[in-house]
Amino acid sequence: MSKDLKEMEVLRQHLAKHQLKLTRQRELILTAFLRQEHVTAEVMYHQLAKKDPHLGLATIYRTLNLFCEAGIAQARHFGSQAQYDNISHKGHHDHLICTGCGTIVEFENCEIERLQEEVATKNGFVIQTHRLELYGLCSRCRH
Amino acid sequence: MSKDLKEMEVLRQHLAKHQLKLTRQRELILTAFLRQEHVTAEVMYHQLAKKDPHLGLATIYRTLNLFCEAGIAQARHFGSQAQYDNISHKGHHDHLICTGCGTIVEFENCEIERLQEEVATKNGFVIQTHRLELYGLCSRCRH
DNA sequence: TATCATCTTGAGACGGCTTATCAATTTCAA
DNA sequence: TTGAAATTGATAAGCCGTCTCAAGATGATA
Repeated sequence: MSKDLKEMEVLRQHLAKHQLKLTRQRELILTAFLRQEHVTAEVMYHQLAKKDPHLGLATIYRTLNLFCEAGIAQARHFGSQAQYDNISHKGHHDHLICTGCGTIVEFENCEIERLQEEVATKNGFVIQTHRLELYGLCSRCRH
Repeated sequence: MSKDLKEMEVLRQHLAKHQLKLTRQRELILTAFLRQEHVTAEVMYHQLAKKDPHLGLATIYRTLNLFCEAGIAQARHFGSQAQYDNISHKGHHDHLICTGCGTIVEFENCEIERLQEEVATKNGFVIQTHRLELYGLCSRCRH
C-alpha cells in the first residue's frame, strides 16, 4: 500500500493549498481509482455502491475532476463517456485503441515524448501535458 | 479553387459508393468547411446562417460526420464541443494547444508518425488514424 | 425530360452525460 | 468543543448531439 500513500500525499497537498478538505468519500474514491488503469465515473459509481450505497454520482464526478486538477488523473473522451486515467501512479502513458472491440492497450515511448518536446520548443510552447491516441484494429479484429 | 475540387471529388466518390446524394447543403457546407482549419458545428451554423438562414444545425452535424466518414474531416474533442478538422486538404496534422489562450498551432512530424507505426506493429495493431495533442503554454501566455 | 423510389432536410423532441443547486452534514482550525 | 467553511447527496437543469418524421430534393431510369 505504500504506492497509494504517494497519491494520497499529492492529494493532501493539493487540498491544503486550495483550502479544501479531506473527506471520507475522497479517500474512498482515490483508493478505488488507483486500482485501475482507466474508468468512467459511472463505472466507479457502481463499483463503489457496494462499499457505500449512498455515494452520489455527482460526488464521483466532482472528485475525479478534483484528481485531474491535482495532477493525479487525466480525463479523456473516447466514445460518449469521459474516461479518467491514472497518470501519477505509473507515469504518463498513451493509448492504442481498437476500433473493433474497444480494447485499450497502454504504452510509453520516450523517443516520441522527446520529439514532442522538440516540436513544442520550436513553436515557443512549454508542454504541460499531452494526449496521444492511436486508433486501429487489433490482430484479433482484423480476422 | 482547384484545391476545393479535389475534396469535392472525394466527397462525390464517397456519396456514389454509398448511394448517397449530392445536395446543395452538402456543397455549401463543404466549401465553407475547407476555408478553415477547425470548426465546431455551432460555429459553422452561425457562419452559414448568412448564406442560408434555413440551414439546420442537425444538417451541419450530419454533414460534418459524413465528411469524417469520407475521410475529409476528423472529429476531435477539446473542451465540451467537438471540433472538426480538415485532414484531406493539407494532410493529417496534429495540434499544439495553449491552455492559456486557447490558440491552436498545427504541426506535422514524420518521425513521430513513424514511431507510432512501430509501437502499433509491436502490439499487433494496424493504425487507422491517430490523435496527438500537446497542451501547454505559448510564449505569450507564459509572461 | 418526366417519373418516382430513395435519400435528405429542417424543426423540434429527445436522451445521455455532466454540472448546478441547496439544505443537511462533515471537516478542521482555533 | 465550537463554528465558519467546505462537502455531500438527491435531483433538477443544461448542454451537445442524435433521432423522428413529414415535406422536399435528387438522380437513375425510361
